[in-house]
Amino acid sequence: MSNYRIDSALLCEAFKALSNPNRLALFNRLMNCCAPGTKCSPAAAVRYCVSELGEGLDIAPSTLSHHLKELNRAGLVEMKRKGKNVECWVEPAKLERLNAFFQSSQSDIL
Amino acid sequence: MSNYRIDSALLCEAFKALSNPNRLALFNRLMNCCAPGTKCSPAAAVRYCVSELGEGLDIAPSTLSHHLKELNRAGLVEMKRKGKNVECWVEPAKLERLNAFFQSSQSDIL
DNA sequence: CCTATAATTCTAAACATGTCGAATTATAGA
DNA sequence: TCTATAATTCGACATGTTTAGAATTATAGG
Repeated sequence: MSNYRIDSALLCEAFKALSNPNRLALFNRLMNCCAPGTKCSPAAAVRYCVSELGEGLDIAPSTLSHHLKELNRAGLVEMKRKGKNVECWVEPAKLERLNAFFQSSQSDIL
Repeated sequence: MSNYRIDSALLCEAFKALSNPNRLALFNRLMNCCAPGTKCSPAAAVRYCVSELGEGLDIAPSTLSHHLKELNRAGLVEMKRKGKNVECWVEPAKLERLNAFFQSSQSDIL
């Protein structure tokens, strides 16, 4: 309970990041990067570069960049430059933390 | 996949509703209404009325009412008038649907 | 019917967000 | 070094959100 404020603020930021349709679509694309039945692992996960992630979303590159920055700032998406591209991926641990919030109604995550 | 748009829109609305610190606090208070180790059930769940939920949040009654309306609109919180009060509670099924999003990275919820 | 309490609606103001286009930076390769 | 591609930053604008206060509705009880 000592970290009430911190955790609730972090959770809130995560939800805010996912509250936009375009960002939710981006995040979902990254979540679904693994083969069925397996969990994403940083080493094995398929990674998308920024422009690949934006395909079919019909938003300007600057908007795409902005949204990925928000997802990254919220701690939901990792990013790293690799040559001309910037690779994006989701750390499995992040999913588990969000999962925990809804899973246990008596959790003291907040 | 046929309900791609519908489901993603609903999810997005849920996240938007939880993206505000006050609403997240309200929702959390309702989630934590059950005894440890048990899941909320509509019949057994402790219900809070609007003013009880707002205690300690330091927001005006009109603001409180607005936020609960948003949570209700997003499908996260149920409300029903009982005398002078309006009772609020969380349906367990809603928690499970949100849970499912983060749980299975290969889900086709979107 | 009158009053007190609980909650909502309405209005308005301050603030935040989503979006694009133009300019800029980063990198690889000729 | 020059060019092409990928991505980001900046500036601006339209739209949406948060919030409080005043007015209004709903209900219970005398």
